Amino acid sequence: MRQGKITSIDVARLLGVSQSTVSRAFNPNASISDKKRKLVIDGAQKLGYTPNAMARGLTSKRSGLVAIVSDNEVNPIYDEIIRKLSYTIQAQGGQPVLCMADNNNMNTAVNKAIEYQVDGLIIATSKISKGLLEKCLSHGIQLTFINQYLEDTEASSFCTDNRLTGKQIADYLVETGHQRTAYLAGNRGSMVNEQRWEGFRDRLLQHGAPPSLYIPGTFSFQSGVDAAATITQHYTDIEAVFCANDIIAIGLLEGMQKISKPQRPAVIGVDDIPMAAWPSFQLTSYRQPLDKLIEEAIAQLLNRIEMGSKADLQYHYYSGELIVRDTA
Amino acid sequence: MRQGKITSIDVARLLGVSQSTVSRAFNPNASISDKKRKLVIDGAQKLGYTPNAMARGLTSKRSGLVAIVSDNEVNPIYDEIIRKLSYTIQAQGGQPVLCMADNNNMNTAVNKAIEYQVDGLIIATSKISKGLLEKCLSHGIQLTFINQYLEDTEASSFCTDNRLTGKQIADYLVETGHQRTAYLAGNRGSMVNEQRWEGFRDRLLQHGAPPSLYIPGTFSFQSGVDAAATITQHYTDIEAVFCANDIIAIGLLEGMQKISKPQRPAVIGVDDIPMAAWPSFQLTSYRQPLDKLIEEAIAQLLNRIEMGSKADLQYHYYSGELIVRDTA
DNA sequence: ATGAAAGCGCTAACAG
DNA sequence: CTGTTAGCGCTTTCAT
Repeated sequence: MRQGKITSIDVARLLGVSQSTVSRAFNPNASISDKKRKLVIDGAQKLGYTPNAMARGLTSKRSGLVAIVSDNEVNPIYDEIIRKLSYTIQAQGGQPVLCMADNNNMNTAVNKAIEYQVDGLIIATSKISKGLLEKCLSHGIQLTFINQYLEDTEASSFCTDNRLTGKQIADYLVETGHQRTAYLAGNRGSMVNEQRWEGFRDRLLQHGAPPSLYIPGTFSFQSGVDAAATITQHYTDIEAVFCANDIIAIGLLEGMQKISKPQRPAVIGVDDIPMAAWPSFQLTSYRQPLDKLIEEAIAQLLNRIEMGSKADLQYHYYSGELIVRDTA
Repeated sequence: MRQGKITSIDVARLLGVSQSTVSRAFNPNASISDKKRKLVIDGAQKLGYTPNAMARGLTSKRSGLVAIVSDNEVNPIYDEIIRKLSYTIQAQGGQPVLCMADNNNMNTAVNKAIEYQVDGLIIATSKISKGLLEKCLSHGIQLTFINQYLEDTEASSFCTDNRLTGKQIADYLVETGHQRTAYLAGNRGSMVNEQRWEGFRDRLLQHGAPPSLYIPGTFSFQSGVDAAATITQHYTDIEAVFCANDIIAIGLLEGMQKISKPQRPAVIGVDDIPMAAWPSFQLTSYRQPLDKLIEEAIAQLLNRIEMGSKADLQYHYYSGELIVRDTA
């Protein structure tokens, strides 16, 4: 049954100390003797006292909440990012809050987060407007992008180096003797898509390879399947296809099932989702260093929150590694 | 730049009304004239005022926060559940908070949620102890399980009817002429696993079919792969395999690639994850009515929170449907 | 190092 | 319907 909530006053009364002393006992860098702190912590334990984070937030101007902003697109790598973000925020002492929205309700979702006085926003979607971000900033909320960035926004950005990714894949394909290549694109305009393409295209030119073919598409399985038809019908001379991510790549592989393996072009994806390693696909894929990237992104964000320091308006780049399997 | 926060007092002063009037304007069921409400809302808009949810929570004894408790296991269906939960909580006016933990830090994670005065816990993991749940209850937190339940806990449970699932699959297999069957199990002791097995086993007996073979395993891809070896080596007479979920089923299919299709047993999974529909698998799978289940679970939870009513200590069962593809 | 006192921004009686 | 008055449970000066 709902017990009449136990407050710091109850603990104080029990121990014959002031309420402030109880408060201090729970605050790591408050000046209080070790002896008193132990006394209070023990007493609190006995009463089943838990500090009230809302009250703390109200006075301290720091909620400890960090919002994870994501969209509703289905992609295993997004889920992995959310998982890791959440886990890391918790591990580093923050409390993750979720803003899962599409274009329509992103405003509502983020405004709600503002109401809850979140200290920081960690943005893992491109579906958020500059205006909304400005509003967050005006409320003193710290901003960090993951694999994203909106220019001239007071934020930090932690990204896989997508241009480098494209370059490394170009290098690999050239080294392994491929000349005529295609890039199977994700959504036009998304930073990830453009940069992977640019790195890939430019490096191939540097190598003196023929210009790569840009095949428009979206970040979806179906887009890969569709491209399979396009390629087999119109571009039979393509020797290798770099796909903007693994979901597209697997769609492509699935679409090319009728073609005998030796006839198929080489295929490379990005993200190294679990399915890439499944026997049916054995997809060669570029793996992002997600653990490191996310750990450092969160550490920096929480540090900025604590210090009240400004974001650096910079990209923090991370390079991954190519996991070579059967498809290339 | 961080603007000195605008409070309801600022709005009140601007408009020459009382602070309570401002408060009421933002509270849907407060008695205030439409005229005043509009006045206030407009004024607030002009100043860029946003109500402070922490302060509201402190006085109203209702935070509006709902914690989603999940574990760290990788399974697309879990991600889908988290997504849908989050989306639905937001849509129905709550703010989702995340407790993503494994056995080790579940306590920390949930205690943190308690500090934040979450109104409800929505539990989508079996890795939570009775003791911890009791603590939540003692803090007046409402509990709802998804596809789970701990007996004698003051909570509600919204589940796919797993016994029925097993039965329906038994029916289907018998109807389609299969006699010798196996059940490829998930983690022993998990409610989902046991119930699917019980329903399947019992119904087969009712049909007069030979007893089904229980093959132990876990809810993992590898478990399916391993079982493929077991089956092909020791149980070549098995005509159909019911897998505790799709991940296992796909692992099984992958493990059986060497066997020609006509030689393979029929395979059925549960969850209908996106990969089940991929051309390489075309896995027949039982789809849970997740949208409905989650929508009603959240509606009921938020209603209990609002009404302060008790949980019903009941299972709310939902039946799904078999999506027939190539494997059975 | 500790206590007393003053709020944080809001909701909830209580009057009128 | 609206204004006035108390707090909610904590952190933070300010004294001591």
